[in-house]
Amino acid sequence: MHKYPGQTRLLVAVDCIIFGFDGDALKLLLIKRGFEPEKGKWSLMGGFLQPDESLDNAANRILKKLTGLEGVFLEQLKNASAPQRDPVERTVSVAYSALIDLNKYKEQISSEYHAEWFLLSKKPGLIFDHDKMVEDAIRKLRYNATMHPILFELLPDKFTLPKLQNLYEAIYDTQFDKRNFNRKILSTALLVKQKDKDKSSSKKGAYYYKLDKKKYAANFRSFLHFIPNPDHLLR
Amino acid sequence: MHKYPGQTRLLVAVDCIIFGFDGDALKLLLIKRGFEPEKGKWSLMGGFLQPDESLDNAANRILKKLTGLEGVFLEQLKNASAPQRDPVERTVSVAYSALIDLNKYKEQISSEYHAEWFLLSKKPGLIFDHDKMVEDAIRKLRYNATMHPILFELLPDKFTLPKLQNLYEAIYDTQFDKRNFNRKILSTALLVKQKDKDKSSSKKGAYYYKLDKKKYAANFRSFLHFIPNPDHLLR
DNA sequence: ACAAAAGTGTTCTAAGTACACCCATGC
DNA sequence: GCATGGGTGTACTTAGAACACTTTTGT
Repeated sequence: MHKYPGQTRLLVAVDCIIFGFDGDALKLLLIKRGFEPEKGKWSLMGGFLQPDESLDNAANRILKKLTGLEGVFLEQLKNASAPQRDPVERTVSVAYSALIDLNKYKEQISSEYHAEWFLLSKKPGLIFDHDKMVEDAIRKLRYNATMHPILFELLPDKFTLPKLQNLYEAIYDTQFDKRNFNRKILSTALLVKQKDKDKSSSKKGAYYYKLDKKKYAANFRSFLHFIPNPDHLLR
Repeated sequence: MHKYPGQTRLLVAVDCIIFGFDGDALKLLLIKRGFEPEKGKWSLMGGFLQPDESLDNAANRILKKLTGLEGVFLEQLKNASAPQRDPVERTVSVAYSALIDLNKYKEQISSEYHAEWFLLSKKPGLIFDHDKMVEDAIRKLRYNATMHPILFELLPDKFTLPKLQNLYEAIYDTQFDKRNFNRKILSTALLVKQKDKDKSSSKKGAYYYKLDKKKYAANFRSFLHFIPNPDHLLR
């Protein structure tokens, strides 16, 4: 089995950073670590790479096992590889991030699994270097969302333009002009207006929209520039 | 040492994809693999992650050991992790890419080290999944270069606008209007015009420019859009 | 004198931004 | 009838794209 002589083998872990949106604020899914060290502290959902799987497979397996989720937007981020990052044993961790519509899975996740949603603004301190991994993931999410329509992953099938605007404002921690926002969004021709309205947050009600799934899949990589200078977000 | 019981340890490798530009065409640095299997075949510059180093450290160490290069633009790309990608033993490889001014290091590299430059268009087939890793790296390079002034890493200290345009045209395999190109480039205020000219490729001669190093470092993340729709490049 | 590459300016179009009022409804 | 959030249009500014002629100089 060990055919390259004189080399060190080590553990490869996958840690999943899962963002959820409930219509108002951005949240993060965390679990209480079930084994030593740091047992009982909050942690990202993680696991070790198995002999017969790729990293993508491992990320999907771990996400499913710990949350029941399948088929979500899952992106490989940078690796965490400082030699002492796991005090127990040398482990290189590969970060993945996922985006989900929180309402869709809220009960399922919190009842069947020992995971909890935290407001990003009220996130507890995490084990090892997980805090930094989350920071990086947020930065990457913001960056990606400037150029790609990924944020729709965080909304229900039917949503209103004000809700969508809330989401963008939550992610960028800023305010947009609704006229310009609506015009930009609709100019993508990615949304289909519905006949019915959501009256839960106003008397007048706001029209529901649905994603045009075909166009969404096809145009995923040609979106628009929501944020004038996306670059400051990466540093 | 093995304190997480029941888990598989494996090798973590770093492979470096090194791009060079000689003023005309984009090249790739390869070495002949020195050990079995696939000994004697062309390969990326790689090595295994050592116990006491991070991945970034390993990439820099390997690059220096195999080429003598230090302090170049080195970016972590995605991992290659298919279970059978290395037929000898399970290995996860982390790809890094670097950009260098080929003329600056040409002799050093090819004499002291057993590495060779290949025109990208005439690259031989590589071992394992290295061909795919190179493809991904090119795609990422093109994408990054649409928004960041990274391509200056590929040019000498003094260069002319036509040479810079050649570089962009080589990377995107396309043609630009020189009026628009010059205007765009100069509008960044990142270049400082020199008094002397390069007469090697015309009678009239083209003015040299130098990078304003301070502005380059500061403005690295606010560049311009050279390529109308950068997104098709990622897939 | 001419070939070969360098350099330069204007017009048009598209996208972003700023900005203010009317609409529909539940209370 | 009024308070609340939803919806819409216009003028301005900026950036990109298309496009052709003049300049320099070695031969």
